[in-house]
Amino acid sequence: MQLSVKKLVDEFQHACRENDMRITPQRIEIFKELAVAVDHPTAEVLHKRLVVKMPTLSLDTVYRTLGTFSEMGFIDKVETTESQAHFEVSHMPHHHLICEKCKKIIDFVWQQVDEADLPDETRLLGRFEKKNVVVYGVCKNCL
Amino acid sequence: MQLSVKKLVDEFQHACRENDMRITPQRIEIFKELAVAVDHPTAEVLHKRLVVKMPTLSLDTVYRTLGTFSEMGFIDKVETTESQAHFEVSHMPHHHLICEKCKKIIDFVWQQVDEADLPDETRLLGRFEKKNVVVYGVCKNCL
DNA sequence: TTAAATGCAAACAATTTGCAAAACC
DNA sequence: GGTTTTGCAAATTGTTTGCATTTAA
Repeated sequence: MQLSVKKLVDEFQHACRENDMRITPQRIEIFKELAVAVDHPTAEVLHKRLVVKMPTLSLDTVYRTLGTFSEMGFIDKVETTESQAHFEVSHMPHHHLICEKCKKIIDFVWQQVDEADLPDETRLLGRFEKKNVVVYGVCKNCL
Repeated sequence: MQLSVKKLVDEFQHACRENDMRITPQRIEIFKELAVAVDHPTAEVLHKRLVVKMPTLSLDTVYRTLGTFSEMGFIDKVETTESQAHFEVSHMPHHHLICEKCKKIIDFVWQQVDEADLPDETRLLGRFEKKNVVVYGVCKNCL
């Protein structure tokens, strides 16, 4: 786990250099915190976790940084019906279970869907590729 | 088309009575407007369309009403990564294509996924049922 | 040294809420 | 008539922006 985060951070720094993006302590910490997060935190939640270690970090830097990371494709916004955005570090294709009670977002993989072709009719509508499944229900803690 | 909207409105009124919800002109108009909408309007867009016919309708009534309808299960929020919520009248299971350029949301049906079982591992995580697929890409107008 | 990133404060956007008046049943 | 819903205004919440200062390269 430790190792894989280190690897992710290395990749991240490398990608920063490639994109002429400066590597700042704030960016590293924000990326790391999101990389180790098992939930799918909001900007505010991330900020709360980070100020403990980095007291001067401002919430707007978190927002700005998440926006930048997202544009770079290094993190993803999770699709929900909430107004607050949730984020995660991009990794292998996966999907989300959302508990309707506690709003927890849980990752799962579903190769069957990843490998399936979209219905033919959708070809006429444009070029669509990135499939994300959101499944609503109740998590085991809330059952 | 006309007929099916009328039918939906009838069902809606019936459901209002069943749920001890008062049938007000605002509620009927909001429901009707959403029922005929081919896009997936936000509260503000709906309000703009409605004030033409109902000049006294306030935006907060639209928000409140959409919230109530949503709780009743008569309409759904569409899952997106945007901050603004998009709505649609609930009908047969379907999924969404989202154009990354113009943000248009397009419905499509995908029985293969509707009928597929979730991966076994998800059973341990809770009880999840309502599958919604969101596919990102570029619509034909933006290609 | 110089352009980009940060922090602060203020602006903005989306949504919610308290309350008195109006409307439904 | 009693209770819910509305419209208004104001408050909240989530997010973005302008600008002077700091910092990475």
